[in-house]
Amino acid sequence: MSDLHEPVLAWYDEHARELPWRSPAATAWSVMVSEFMLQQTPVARVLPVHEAWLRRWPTPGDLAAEPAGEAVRAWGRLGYPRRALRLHAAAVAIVEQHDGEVPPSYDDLLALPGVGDYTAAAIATFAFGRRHVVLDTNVRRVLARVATGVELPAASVTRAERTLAAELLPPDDPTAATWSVAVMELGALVCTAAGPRCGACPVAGLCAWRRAGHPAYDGPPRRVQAWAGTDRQCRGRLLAALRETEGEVTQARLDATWDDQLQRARSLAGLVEDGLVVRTPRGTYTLP
DNA sequence: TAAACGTGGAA
DNA sequence: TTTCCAAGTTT
Repeated sequence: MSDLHEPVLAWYDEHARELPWRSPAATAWSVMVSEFMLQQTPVARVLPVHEAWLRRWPTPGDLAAEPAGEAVRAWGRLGYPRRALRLHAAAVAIVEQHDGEVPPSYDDLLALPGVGDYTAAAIATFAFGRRHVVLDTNVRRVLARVATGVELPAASVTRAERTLAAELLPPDDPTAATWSVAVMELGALVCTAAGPRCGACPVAGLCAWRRAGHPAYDGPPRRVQAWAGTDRQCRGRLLAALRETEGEVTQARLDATWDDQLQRARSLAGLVEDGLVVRTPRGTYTLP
């Protein structure tokens, strides 16, 4: 399977996007911020927020010194605002436990709020050049197609997938790091979920899925997330009102964001429970 | 393990 | 217009 290395690495060398967090000058903190923002959010929407974030908070200490609410506000409309809260909490932990420096070890990274297996491996790999299996949705899809011959991977990472990815990882640290980002990029630009561009793929000739005639996905139905009318949409409306207001927001202002009183109250309580919103003694609401 | 958790652009 | 889905984590 190491037949894949040379063509994928060569393709990446020629086609990789220039992204701020891939710059040789990028700090580990810049990489970490990008990984948080890129969780379930497209690159195009992350770019401007990432730039503003790093300009305002060049180090973990700069962010940790401000209230968490400032992180939530600066997060803007990237979505999943609990990530902003967790990034702030991670910055605080880095100051308190790691002398203000993003730790290079996978285990230390994994212990930070909002950092799971993927993000820990990604930061250790892309910021510090360490050798880890980086399994994101792109890598999983590429390997499912090229090596396994199916259109899409299972709902969650399987043992077999992790073993395969580990076997494919080049032995030396720097090549392993480039390989991981290269496979991710291939999945993002060529071997996409909807319309794979096999004509532009450097390993089309080695692809098991292509060889099998591109059989359609044959697994259990992939559940689509409902949106309209959900608590998530309601929470989004409420938090948007908080973000766009400096200081306290009245109950009346929040009431205007959503018709269903019961759902509105439940969603607001959830935001308070999550720490994204604080209720003041006056009955108004603010960011934390 | 499955469900909850935002948002907006592309097909 | 509706559906899909984008560098996941947490509980």
